[in-house]
Amino acid sequence: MVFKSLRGVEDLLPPESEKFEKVVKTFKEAVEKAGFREVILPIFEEAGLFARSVGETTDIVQKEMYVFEDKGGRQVALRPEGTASAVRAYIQHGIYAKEPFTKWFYVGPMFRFERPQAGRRRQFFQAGCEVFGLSQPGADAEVIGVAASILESLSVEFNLEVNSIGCEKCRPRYREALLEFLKLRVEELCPDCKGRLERNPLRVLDCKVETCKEVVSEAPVITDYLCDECRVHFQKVKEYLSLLGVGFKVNPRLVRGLDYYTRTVFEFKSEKLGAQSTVLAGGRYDRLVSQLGGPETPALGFAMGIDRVMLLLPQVEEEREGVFVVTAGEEAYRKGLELIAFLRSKGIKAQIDHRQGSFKSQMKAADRVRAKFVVIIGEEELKGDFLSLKDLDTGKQEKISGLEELLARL
RNA sequence: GUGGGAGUAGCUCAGUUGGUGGAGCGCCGGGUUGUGGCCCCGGCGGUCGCGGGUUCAAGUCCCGUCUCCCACCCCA
Repeated sequence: MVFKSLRGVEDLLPPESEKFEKVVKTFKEAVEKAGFREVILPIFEEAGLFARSVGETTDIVQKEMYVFEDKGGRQVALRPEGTASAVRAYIQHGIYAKEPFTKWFYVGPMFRFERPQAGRRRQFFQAGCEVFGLSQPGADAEVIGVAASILESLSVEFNLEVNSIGCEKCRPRYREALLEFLKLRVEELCPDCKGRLERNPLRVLDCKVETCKEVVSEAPVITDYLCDECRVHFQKVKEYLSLLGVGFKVNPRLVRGLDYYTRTVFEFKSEKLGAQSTVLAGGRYDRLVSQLGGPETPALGFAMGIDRVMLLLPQVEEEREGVFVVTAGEEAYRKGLELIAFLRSKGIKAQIDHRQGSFKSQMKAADRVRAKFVVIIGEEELKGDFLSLKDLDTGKQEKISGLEELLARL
């Protein structure tokens, strides 16, 4: 019996693992500069937390969540996203009473039971940010700006779309208007959308079926239905974004799949990703903290799909680095062992070939691990009390008298 | 959950009407008594995804199943 990783669950081996770390590192540097601090949150939670925050009727909760009963009889879920846990932690630890506003970030695996596809795995990785306690439009613009800076640092090209989906005051009005419009043209909608009409008519705006798109293109848009406060808020967000030099497009048909969003929503998309084109997305969720039992607290955030970003990173050729020690015979090998320990203590990457094969095979190994230099210790070197140093880029080789000189040459 | 395509060496793939499974790359060794990349030669390496069926005989035909890829759906 040979074991394989489960469907949609992948190992990240070098160099993919290094790509992963690069994305995480870039993300952290960008958000830490903006004052975000890391929270390390549990990978599983009480299942009810996600039902209440993400939405009872969403596919994530109804079909895609890994739910199981633990040995204490609790209904437990592997987290399908990060915001619910962050909000839970924010409330649980009374953070609202300790800080005027809070900026958190998190990185880690998420789980959804879906059919695997390009850019979609059952275990996938997100890096996300959350801001609590700020209702001002400047916060929206800043968060979107931070998100843009992450992708820019990674040289990932994107299109940014923003929209406002209003608040609980104005959204119902729009919902009514949309519903009224769609009902007149029900027979033109796809079967899926006919179902959405009942559950969540806003999602019809998202449909990819051509006939639905045509209907939607004539449908009323939410931006015409915003209440005064939401309209002013959205206007300010757009102004500040321009001020910050963040390029964006207003997409009045942009909606989000999670129930907790209010007002500002945004999506960073790439054209190079196939069907799963969203690389980073988020929005404001002013009602969520109170919905989960905390005090009225405005909040917003976003999550980035690390796996999807990785697909967009340009391939870079590995540069040669460090030293590879080639030896002949036991005595030379012993000197080699001492040498790599010495070099490492000086902060230099150093390796040796323990197999003690031919010079040729050791040289091959040095090339294979992309070493920059080879230090040769053989009979001649032992006899003459020197080291040979070969530069694998230039192919030039020279005699080195001692460790001091070696360090100076590296 | 639905639909299409695909599983043969570590990787990428070829394999004729069913008749003892190949190449390239990689790895190891040699050509070079102590020198990588290029070239030449040799070697290691296979339950042909798994299970069943048809057949004298199955990588090849049939059924089932698992996995991968792509799309729907969903979403970061």
